[in-house]
Amino acid sequence: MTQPAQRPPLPADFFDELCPSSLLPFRFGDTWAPMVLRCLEGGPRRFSELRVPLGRITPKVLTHSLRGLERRGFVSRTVHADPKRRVEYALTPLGRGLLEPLDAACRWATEHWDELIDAHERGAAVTG
Amino acid sequence: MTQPAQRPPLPADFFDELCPSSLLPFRFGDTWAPMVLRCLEGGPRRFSELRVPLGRITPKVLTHSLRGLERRGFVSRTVHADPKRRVEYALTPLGRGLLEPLDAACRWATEHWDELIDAHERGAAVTG
DNA sequence: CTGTATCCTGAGGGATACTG
DNA sequence: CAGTATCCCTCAGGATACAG
Repeated sequence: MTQPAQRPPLPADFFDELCPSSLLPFRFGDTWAPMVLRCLEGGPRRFSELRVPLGRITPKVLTHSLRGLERRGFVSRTVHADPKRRVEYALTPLGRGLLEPLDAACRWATEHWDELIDAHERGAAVTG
Repeated sequence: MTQPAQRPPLPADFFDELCPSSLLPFRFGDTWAPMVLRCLEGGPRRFSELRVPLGRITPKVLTHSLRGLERRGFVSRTVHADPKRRVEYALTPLGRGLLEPLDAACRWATEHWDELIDAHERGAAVTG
């Protein structure tokens, strides 16, 4: 149970295929929270495992995001008695439940992606 | 068609019965955007009509929120040839569509309200 | 490996006052 | 009526460096 995870690591381009949530008209928690939640969808992950798919995130910001998710009860933090100071983050049942409306919102955005982009570009043109 | 709206005005406590979205773990647009969208759900509204249910909002912030929603294509702004400089804001089809995932998210939050509050208070207690 | 500690910047948002 | 114009303040978030 306290063995290191044997799940495949998350690739550095994990989010290239997903809806770029930074462009969406809504946010779940802070900027990185939705992506962190998605990274944890497949099971617990370590701090350093999360940094890979998130690319540009700095440790301070990742810590901040994780603390926020922990404080709200969406993510649990477990320190294992391990020579390597292994810490694992996992979705709580509440956090897993949050993925449902998040997915619904992302699905909607994907379906209306062209309209969203069109409006955004026309709006930007008008605004300057 | 260009007659003043005869819909009942929105009450000042319009949001007292609704899920206080400022406490939710997600946001659609800026802080006030979800509430603005809900205010427009029943039909077009004027600038001053929107200020009532939104209570503490200042005109600058409301303008900012409306401009953002307009730029993204969720809300339309119509200036009527009227002695009173009447301006009406209305949901676009895209904006009305956005209400669907927003409602789904709010429904989820309502269903898990106790857990959300519990976690929030326990988290606040731990953090200090 | 898992974070803290500083420093910095911009944007969001509130208060107040003023305008066509 | 429908906004602007200013001022101000906080906080998210990035860069960099350092620590247990």
